[in-house]
Amino acid sequence: MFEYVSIRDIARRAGVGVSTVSRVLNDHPETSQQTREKVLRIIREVNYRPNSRARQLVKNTAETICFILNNRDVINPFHSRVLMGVARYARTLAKNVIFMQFDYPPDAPPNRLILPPVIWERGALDGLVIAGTNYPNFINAVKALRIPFVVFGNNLFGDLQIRDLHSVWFDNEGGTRKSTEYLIELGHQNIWCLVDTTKPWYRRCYDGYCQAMEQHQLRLHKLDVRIEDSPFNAGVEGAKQFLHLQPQLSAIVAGDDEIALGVLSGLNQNGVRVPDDISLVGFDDIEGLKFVRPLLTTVRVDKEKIGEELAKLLFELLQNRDLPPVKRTVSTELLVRESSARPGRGLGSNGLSIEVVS
Amino acid sequence: MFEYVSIRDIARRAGVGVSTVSRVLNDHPETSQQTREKVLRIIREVNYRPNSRARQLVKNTAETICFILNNRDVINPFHSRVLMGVARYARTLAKNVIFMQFDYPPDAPPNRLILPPVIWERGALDGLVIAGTNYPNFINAVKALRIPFVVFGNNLFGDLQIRDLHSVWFDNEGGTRKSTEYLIELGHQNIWCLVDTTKPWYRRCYDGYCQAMEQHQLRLHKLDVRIEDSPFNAGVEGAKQFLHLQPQLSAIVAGDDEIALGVLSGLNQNGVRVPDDISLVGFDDIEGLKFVRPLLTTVRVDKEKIGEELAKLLFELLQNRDLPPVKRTVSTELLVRESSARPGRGLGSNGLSIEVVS
DNA sequence: AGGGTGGCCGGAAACGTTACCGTTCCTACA
DNA sequence: TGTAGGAACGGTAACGTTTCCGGCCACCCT
Repeated sequence: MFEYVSIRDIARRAGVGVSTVSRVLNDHPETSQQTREKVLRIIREVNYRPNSRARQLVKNTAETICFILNNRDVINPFHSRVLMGVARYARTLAKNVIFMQFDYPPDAPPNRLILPPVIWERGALDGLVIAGTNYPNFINAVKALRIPFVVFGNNLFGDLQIRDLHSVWFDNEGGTRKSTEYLIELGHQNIWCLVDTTKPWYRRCYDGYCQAMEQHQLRLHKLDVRIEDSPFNAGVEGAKQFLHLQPQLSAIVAGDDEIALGVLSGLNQNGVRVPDDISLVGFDDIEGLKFVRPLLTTVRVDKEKIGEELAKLLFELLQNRDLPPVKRTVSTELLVRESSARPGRGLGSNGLSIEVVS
Repeated sequence: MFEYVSIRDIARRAGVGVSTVSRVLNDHPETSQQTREKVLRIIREVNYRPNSRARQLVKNTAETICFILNNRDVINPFHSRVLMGVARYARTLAKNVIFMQFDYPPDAPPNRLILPPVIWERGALDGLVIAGTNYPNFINAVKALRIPFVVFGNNLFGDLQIRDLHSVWFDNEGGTRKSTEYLIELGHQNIWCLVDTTKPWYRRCYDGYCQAMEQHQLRLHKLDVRIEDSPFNAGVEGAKQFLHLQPQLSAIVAGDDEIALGVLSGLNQNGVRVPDDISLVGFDDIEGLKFVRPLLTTVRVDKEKIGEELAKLLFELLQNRDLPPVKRTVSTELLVRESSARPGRGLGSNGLSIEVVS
């Protein structure tokens, strides 16, 4: 068996008291250089490793936060990058990050929600980063436990009082405004927005689109679809509808990259070329973009930065529990690539016979 | 301030001893129904939440494992799925998973490697899942700490004694053998393998390819490139070389999907059509495949299953520290999609003027 | 009626640390 | 020379549990 060596063993072997060893370990100044070196030597000799559990118990801290990814069955590239940002920032502070995936029904009352033990019990956690898709009941349940937490705001449903939360967002609205404005500057006028306005995040995209369009006194065009599991397929379907109904449109603003890639695929299948015939912009700058041509013009979201900001805000909150609620927004950046150009021939204006393939 | 209620408070309020409360909490049978109910009532009333740190201290267990992702600056979709599998399995056992990203130099001696505190200290962890790209020094350093661990084998460098490790692999070799055999059955003869044999995992792909080819007495063709950061670009470059040098080849086996997509892109740029002119197969079945046409024929690796097996093996090891080292392999599955077909015209046999575009 | 048995329960040690408090001893200054 | 003060350090309580051990009581058997 592996002999367990504790601080008491060190003290005995060094001929000092346990408190002296503790002082050496924690770099307290009240130790003489001599005993300090003696203790350190013994520690190295016997390969002593302090027990963090015991320290945490007496110091009443876990040195650990939890990144909880709610209601996502696959960790998509977006959230895995956010996690990465959280983990990286936490590591600079020598804190640990517990990763946990969790599903809950949106309609269960907060007091009936069975939270994971690591959250519900005391002491395992100092704080919580709430990511994934979320509803008020979970947030309120966590709030009731009085665990410091921050939430990733963009995928939040329901009417929470954001002003009562510590949250980090990326600028969905501003980003889409920028990309729409860019299309307008290119000379496009008949610009359509493909979104699902039942989802708050797409809704914010649409708002950004509207702002840009209205500022230039252009007519709003919205194709509002229901996106359940596959944004890509929704994009393909959307493309078909555009082909049927809107032969005169010249640019499309998609709610996110995956929708945009679906649109691209749907257009290609029907012989419409991007950006020659139609311009297309997405949102997010997901990893998979690099595999498809033309390279999609999109709005970059710095996912690791979001994670970093989430972690930073949480640790600030842990330092000062009375930190007033704050909503922080990570800005976005327009990435002009190959899927956008000056207005082309548009749909159907080139004698193209439009047929929808299944 | 939030009043902290401990097991002693419960005992006092219920008029029983602390050990009785503990027994109730841990479902020990030696309690009468009556006191049991009384204690539970009080617990609910005062909203008592047990302190897991204290329990862990006395029970000498952390109920926590760590998933450490080494030497990867972005958590790629592959590993994030593996993490997902680990987390999911751990949750069924009510264990926590600490996620950590870590970089280390491959050439530092094990005893000089500075491990993250959570690993180096005692008590924070019960065991370790080692993922990412790894070298012997790290494995040996962990071994020296006598922490139970399992390693994800495929991205392992160096000459470790695998027979001394608990490891989980996916079947690189068998998968590529299957995909190559499939191409042979389609009627292909001039099949090239695009890999980087300095990487063990690609090397295993190549071995699988060789097995299939040799079994059918076909000549081996290898394009061996150095892949540093972008497999996709390596694929694009590879495609160019094929165009220059090998006009007669009719099918390509790529070391992984990202290389394959690069090849696809490179071929497309030069007017070569897949699968009409050339058949192409990849490996991994990465997420991004769904965005490109033709849909890539590939070998599916169940990444969550790998995570699940890693976690399962680790918990078996925690149950029984004397579990003899075992290497477990997760099988793979050929996914026939659109990028493969009966031999076509091949490169250059159709009067196509081959020019390499930059 | 006396002793054995088993159910139920309370007290206290233990887990490995940190932090507080008190003691010793040495130095510096009046 | 006496004393104040500070440096260095040891003992011990505390953190909140679990577990062991022993005690009490009711019941049953002989």
